[in-house]
Amino acid sequence: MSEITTDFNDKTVAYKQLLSDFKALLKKNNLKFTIQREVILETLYNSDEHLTPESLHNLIQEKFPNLKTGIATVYRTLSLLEESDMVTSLSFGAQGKKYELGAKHHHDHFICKMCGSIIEFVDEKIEERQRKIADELGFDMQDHSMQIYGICKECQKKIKEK
Amino acid sequence: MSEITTDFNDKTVAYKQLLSDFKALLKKNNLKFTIQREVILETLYNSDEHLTPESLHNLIQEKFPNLKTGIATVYRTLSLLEESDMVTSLSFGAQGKKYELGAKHHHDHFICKMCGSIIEFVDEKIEERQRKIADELGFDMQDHSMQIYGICKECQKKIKEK
DNA sequence: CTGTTTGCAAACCTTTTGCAGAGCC
DNA sequence: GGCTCTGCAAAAGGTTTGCAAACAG
Repeated sequence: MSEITTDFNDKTVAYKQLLSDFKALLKKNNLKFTIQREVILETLYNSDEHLTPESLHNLIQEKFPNLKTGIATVYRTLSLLEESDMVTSLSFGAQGKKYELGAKHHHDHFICKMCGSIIEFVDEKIEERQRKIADELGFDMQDHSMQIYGICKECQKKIKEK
Repeated sequence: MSEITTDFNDKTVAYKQLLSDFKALLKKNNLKFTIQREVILETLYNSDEHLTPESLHNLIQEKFPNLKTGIATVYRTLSLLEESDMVTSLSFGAQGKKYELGAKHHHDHFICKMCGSIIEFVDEKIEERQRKIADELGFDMQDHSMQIYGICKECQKKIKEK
């Protein structure tokens, strides 16, 4: 427990930082630090995926069955976190938003139409260009989502082999 | 009415093409061509904006007050058009999708998280960069979709005024 | 004619809100 | 102790569905 370079401890350190940011935010706005708010932050932190309010609520009910956390509290806390820029949300399909901790890096996606595989990538030149365009339009850019659809290398081979 | 280079006639020609594509699609699937379906296609065509089902429905009621078009029909037709790739949709805020005709030129989107407004843009440098990255990964790029989320100029003003 | 489509209204689902009691500071 | 926060349930959106009558082919 003395190594500070392990993943475990990195994660712990990062989470402690996040939690203390959260507490500071609450204090600043005269809001109270409750077990529900902590559990929501922690569950978001421990998930690698974008979560819907519902899936987040389910996760919490699984992990903390004793604590009866209401879905309304999940919504209220997510709104609070989003307003404070601690989480970002993306709108997806027919209905619903998905949330993730804002601290995480964003990335773009290649999606293969044949096999459905997703390749993540980040291109600094595109990012830079996006910032520039947003700037020119006076748009305060917070997040972005980019998907490129096509056929991946492996599937192209499969097609040729036929 | 003989010039074929005016906007009006270009638009007419393009719309006729669209309409005949739509009719072909319907016929192919043993579906019927109804006045409601035509009115929905036409109204989408004549609008420059991304429309929610509700705003599309309102537009139709304004323009064709005699025809009592139900909101359910708007939803049903939009789903049909989307499945057939004649329109594309974008999800924006907490709830709701916005639709536009797919036939229009390719573009990317800024989406304001506060007011839901959508600003279209195209940046050749980004397009070029996408092609290059796809190439490096051996990915056969066919299509892409990009959304940048944030706060638009107008909503930033509103925030400051508070 | 026959089977599809429509408008209406009810049903659905996700998100928000009002309220009385519980909990933080 | 005062004020906020919570769970619950009801309300409020937006979207979908069931059905009888209208309509296209």
